[in-house]
Amino acid sequence: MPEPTPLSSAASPSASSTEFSPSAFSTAVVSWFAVAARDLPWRRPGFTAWGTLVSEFMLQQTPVVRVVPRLAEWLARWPTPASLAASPAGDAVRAWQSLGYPRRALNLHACAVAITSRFGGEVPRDVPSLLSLPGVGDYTARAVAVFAYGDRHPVVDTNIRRVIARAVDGAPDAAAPNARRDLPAMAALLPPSDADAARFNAGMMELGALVCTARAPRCSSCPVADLCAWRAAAYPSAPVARRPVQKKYEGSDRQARGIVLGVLRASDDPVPHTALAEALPDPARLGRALAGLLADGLLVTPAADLYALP
DNA sequence: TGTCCACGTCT
DNA sequence: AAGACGTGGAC
Repeated sequence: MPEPTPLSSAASPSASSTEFSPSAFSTAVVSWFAVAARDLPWRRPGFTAWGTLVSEFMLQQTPVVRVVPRLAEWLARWPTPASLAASPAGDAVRAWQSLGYPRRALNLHACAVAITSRFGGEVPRDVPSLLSLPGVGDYTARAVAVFAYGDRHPVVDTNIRRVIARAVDGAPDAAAPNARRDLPAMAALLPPSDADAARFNAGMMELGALVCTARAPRCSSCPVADLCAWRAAAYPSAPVARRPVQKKYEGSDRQARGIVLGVLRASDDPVPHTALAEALPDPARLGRALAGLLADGLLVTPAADLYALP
């Protein structure tokens, strides 16, 4: 729930009569971002488009603090798409370590292959080409175009959807994701210049991650508190629309996949079925995990009774 | 101690 | 289009 609400300033005469101003809003976010931004390596000058693609891939499902060390190792080893394309996909899965969702490692390797074969080794710059890469969706494609190439596009992640829902729409939380609505909503807020648009995209993500958080927004530290429609409306509360709870991980097939992959990652050589059965004694669960990983391309069987990373 | 939660893409 | 997909930190 929001902090105790000093509504005195929001209750000023202008608050309800003034229309929402995108330029005032974006200016406040960009100014705040210049001061409050975290030191994220892929936003430092000199970062390559490949580095941005790798970082955004890792960030698809994983918090910044866990990504940073993996990213440095990854780029030291594979500084270009061609270098990764020349390695086996299994090496990418190993280097992914415990970032989670290992199919992202496989997709990133497939991106390296596609970039090398279809784009002359250069990460493409236009959004449709980026979207054609495996594992690259609306978010990653535009994040690369904006942060690596400096072009002007709306980037929409879950944090930005929440900030817009609150500050612009006066709602407690974002509705279900919908690109046909979310992308234009963000586009309508973008400042005119490419450089400011990039800062605004990054600033909105940081604002949602650090200040306008899902459960305990820090409104007293918010650079747009005075412009926020949700705050002006005295924080109407949500009719608690809880999303369906995630299934229990313990004992799940999901966990089983992780266990199998952990064994394979730890071994330089293909492992026999008995080694997997030792780590995962439930034969039915092991069978489902192996079938799933095989279907996803995260597992190969180089010989009868042997299992390995691709 | 555990249960809940976040995260983007694909199908 | 609802659900699968992994992990580690918050509560």
